[in-house]
Amino acid sequence: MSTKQPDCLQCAMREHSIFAGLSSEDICQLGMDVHDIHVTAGTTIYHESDPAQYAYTLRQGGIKLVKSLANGHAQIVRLLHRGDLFGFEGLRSDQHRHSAIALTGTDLCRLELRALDALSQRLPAMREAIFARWQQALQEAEDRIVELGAKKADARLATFLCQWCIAYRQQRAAPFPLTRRDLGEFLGLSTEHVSRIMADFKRQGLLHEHKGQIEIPEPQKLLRHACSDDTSA
Amino acid sequence: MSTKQPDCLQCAMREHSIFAGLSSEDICQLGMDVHDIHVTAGTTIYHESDPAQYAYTLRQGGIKLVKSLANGHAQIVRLLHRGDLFGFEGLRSDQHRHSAIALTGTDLCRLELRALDALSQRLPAMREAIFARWQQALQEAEDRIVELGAKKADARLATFLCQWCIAYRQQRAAPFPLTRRDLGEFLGLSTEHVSRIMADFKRQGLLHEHKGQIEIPEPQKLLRHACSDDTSA
DNA sequence: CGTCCAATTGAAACAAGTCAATCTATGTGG
DNA sequence: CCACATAGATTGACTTGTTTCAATTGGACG
Repeated sequence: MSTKQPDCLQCAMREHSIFAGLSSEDICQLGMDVHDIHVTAGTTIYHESDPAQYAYTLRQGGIKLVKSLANGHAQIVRLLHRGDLFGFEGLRSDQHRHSAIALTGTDLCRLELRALDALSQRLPAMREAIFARWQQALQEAEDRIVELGAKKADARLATFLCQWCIAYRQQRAAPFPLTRRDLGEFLGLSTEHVSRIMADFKRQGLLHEHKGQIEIPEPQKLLRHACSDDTSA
Repeated sequence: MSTKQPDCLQCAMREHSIFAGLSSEDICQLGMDVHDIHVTAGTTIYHESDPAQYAYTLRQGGIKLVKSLANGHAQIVRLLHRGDLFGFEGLRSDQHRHSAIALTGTDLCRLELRALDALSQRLPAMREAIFARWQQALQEAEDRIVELGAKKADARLATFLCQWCIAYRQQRAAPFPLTRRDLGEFLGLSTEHVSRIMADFKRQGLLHEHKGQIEIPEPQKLLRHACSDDTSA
């Protein structure tokens, strides 16, 4: 893990972060220790039930938030993309509620929770920004509940892959650092089952995969294939 | 649906609500139209994708928040207990994100979202209270993701029943207005499967049920029974 | 007493998980 | 450059978990 002092004013992320809308003076007077951090794939940034000291903004790379069960199963609670804020459950609780693990080499911006809390009291724009992310996380979590509770494996996988690609829609092929096991832990499936369904999709030309990238030629087709509960009477 | 003007100062819920910590003067100057509402079992309080106008505090009774899928399945996203605030996703979005349906006869306190938003700007205590509920909802949602993604039917049901009873721990037997179908829609299972597992639990004396009440003599035993993935080598 | 709806049960079909073997690609050290 | 070790992906055969469909039971209520 490497660390350095950043120049927040020049940050490319700035207008997509919780600091969006703050003036340059505000930024200069943050009075918070901010660190740029780089970690390699597989690094655990913090552990479930670690005392929470920092929140992070993901500047580049991929992160999974994981909860582990007594029975040996792990569940990925959330997957993070460029620009996402995480670890902020520490604003309300003393401990982190999941482990954060890098899927790829990753650039992070580390923020002190205590300072973040104080700032959000002082700067309404920041408070709103944090609130908005909290709310977005809830919405996504509720959508996941529906996916996990009401859909079958192939439909879950299809909608997930389509959403993933939408998040990278500017590119023809989306970077895809997830292993079959990651997919399984995210979707509540065994790695073998994920592998079989992926292989099916590929055989049917609904999906292509090379060297850590995927491409879905016709998302609608993939969704139709997997989600139709064929009540086509 | 019946409605009346309440006396908020006398409200038994007050110190458990988002108005906790406000002075009597604050309460008198809320400047918000508050209505006490009573609805009967089965009433839909609002529909998914209805324009959001109100949030509600549940004073008495039970509510389910439901999302419906194209394939005909419904998923209960959250179950609400006495004191819970709901409908507040309308603070951030124009529409409700789920339908709210009464499980029993229910007393509600209806709050105007616009006014609530304005008040939370003015009164830090209230802002914090709303924030806290949002955060609690996220935590619960993430726990549900783990349940749905990583556990089998009997374990899901067992942990749910135990948590339900803990919420009513003062009483020997907890009120239980959920049908087998409700349980299925909450846990992502068919009603028949729920019925079978419940019957099993009852046959083994892990669970008793009479007239809309349930009792779990030894919660640990029930959990042990259902959650042990018997890696007991 | 008959009606209605929820709960239960059984049998069969289907979905998903497990275990074990093989097949890759990739990287390592000789 | 090759032989080998490693980790992920794939596949097959089998087992277990869950749903579906259909029939039956049971209770609440007019």
